[in-house]
Amino acid sequence: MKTLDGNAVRTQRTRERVLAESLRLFNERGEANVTTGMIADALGISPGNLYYHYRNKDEIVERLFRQFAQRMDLEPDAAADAANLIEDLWLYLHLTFEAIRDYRFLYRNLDDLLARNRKLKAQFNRIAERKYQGIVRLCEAMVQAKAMHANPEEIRVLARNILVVATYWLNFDSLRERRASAADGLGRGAYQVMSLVAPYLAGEARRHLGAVSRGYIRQSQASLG
Amino acid sequence: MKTLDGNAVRTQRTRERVLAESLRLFNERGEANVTTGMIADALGISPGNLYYHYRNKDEIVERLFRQFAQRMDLEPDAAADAANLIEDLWLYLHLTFEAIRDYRFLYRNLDDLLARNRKLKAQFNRIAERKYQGIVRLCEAMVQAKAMHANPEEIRVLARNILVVATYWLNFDSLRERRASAADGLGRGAYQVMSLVAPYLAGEARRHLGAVSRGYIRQSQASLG
DNA sequence: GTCTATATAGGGATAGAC
DNA sequence: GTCTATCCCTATATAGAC
Repeated sequence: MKTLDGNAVRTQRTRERVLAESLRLFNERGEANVTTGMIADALGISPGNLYYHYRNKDEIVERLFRQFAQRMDLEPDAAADAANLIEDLWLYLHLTFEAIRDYRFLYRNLDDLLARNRKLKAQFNRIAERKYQGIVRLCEAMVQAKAMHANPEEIRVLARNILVVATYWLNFDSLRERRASAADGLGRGAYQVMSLVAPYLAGEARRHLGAVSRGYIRQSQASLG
Repeated sequence: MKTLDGNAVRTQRTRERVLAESLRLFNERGEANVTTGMIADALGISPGNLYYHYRNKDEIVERLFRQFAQRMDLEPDAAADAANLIEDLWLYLHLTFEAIRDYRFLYRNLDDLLARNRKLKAQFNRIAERKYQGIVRLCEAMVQAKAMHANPEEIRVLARNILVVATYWLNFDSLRERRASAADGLGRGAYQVMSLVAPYLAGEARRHLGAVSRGYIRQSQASLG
């Protein structure tokens, strides 16, 4: 859009900078602890200017939530053979984890956030439901490929547990203040989740999973009390 | 203490009533959304009176946290035989769940709460660590009793997952707004957690667990998407 | 688009009478 | 112990000039 004038271009950039900086601060200190003034300060703009671009703080949160929802909106492939299925699951969980980490402020006050805003709540539940279905489908495909042994009820319960651990792992991890860890909550989270699946895998698939996740986790320390 | 005069007795009762009512309101609407004024109103006392009994709002939170910590401070027995071990685990998890439910407001904003107060954070981590150790010990006892097949690393990972699911299940459950469920998040939570253990149990122990948890869950609907 | 100045409101907490 | 009245601070949001 080279035809836009200078002001319009600046507007565009300021709008985006506000969003990016808000995300950074929200993640760092928690949404409730970040004032509009702090956001403006961090950007070197005035509070009034911020309110020119966004009606209110909630609108900023909603925009960020939309970005997050798009990041989360991905379907797992369902490969046909066992080996690829495991890597599909691994990749799927990994991408999900990254999205959660990048917008982790949403997860710190989920209840309050969703209680304040019915639209967000509905949308969040839609995302969770899709994740749940995606995991169930992957598991069913694995059963079909003889890579997994599990009956339908076991799959449902397993998928629910995967969802819970994936949703809250980073929260849980950040509570425990160990110096070394902060960096790679992601890798250990994926490891935790995969270990939920492991016991249901057939011998060969199980070994394959072990190889994938051990390779992944090796970079970081695997110790945790 | 029948020798106390009327005022002192009233004081005692008001102090406790403030605590009980705060807990109720915090659980219902979230700590951040409950003002000292609302607490006073609900009790039919003045705001000033409330501050006679408690220096500030944080002191109320800290007292409630102490109560919670005491509820959580229980050790699992380690029975010698397989059947009793499973019931021990079940009972242990059940009591833990109840404590979490009764003080669930603590879990809604855990990060913020613990970030604001280093003492609480340290104490919370101590509780979590004890829970973790308790679970590990129970699992080791089960392995010894031939009721469980798991190596030490598997036990550690399993215990971590149990802790995560137990900690966050009620949060997770309350996000999804289904009419029927609200009542028995507890039963379904225990069911979810036990299903983490199930795949590691030997055939007979596994059937025993199935019986225990199915019997427990039967009262409520087991359906959940 | 951006600024400065300010209105507004709410909630935590205190002073002092009873 | 309890009340009323009020202070003070912070944060959201707006008004109006540039």
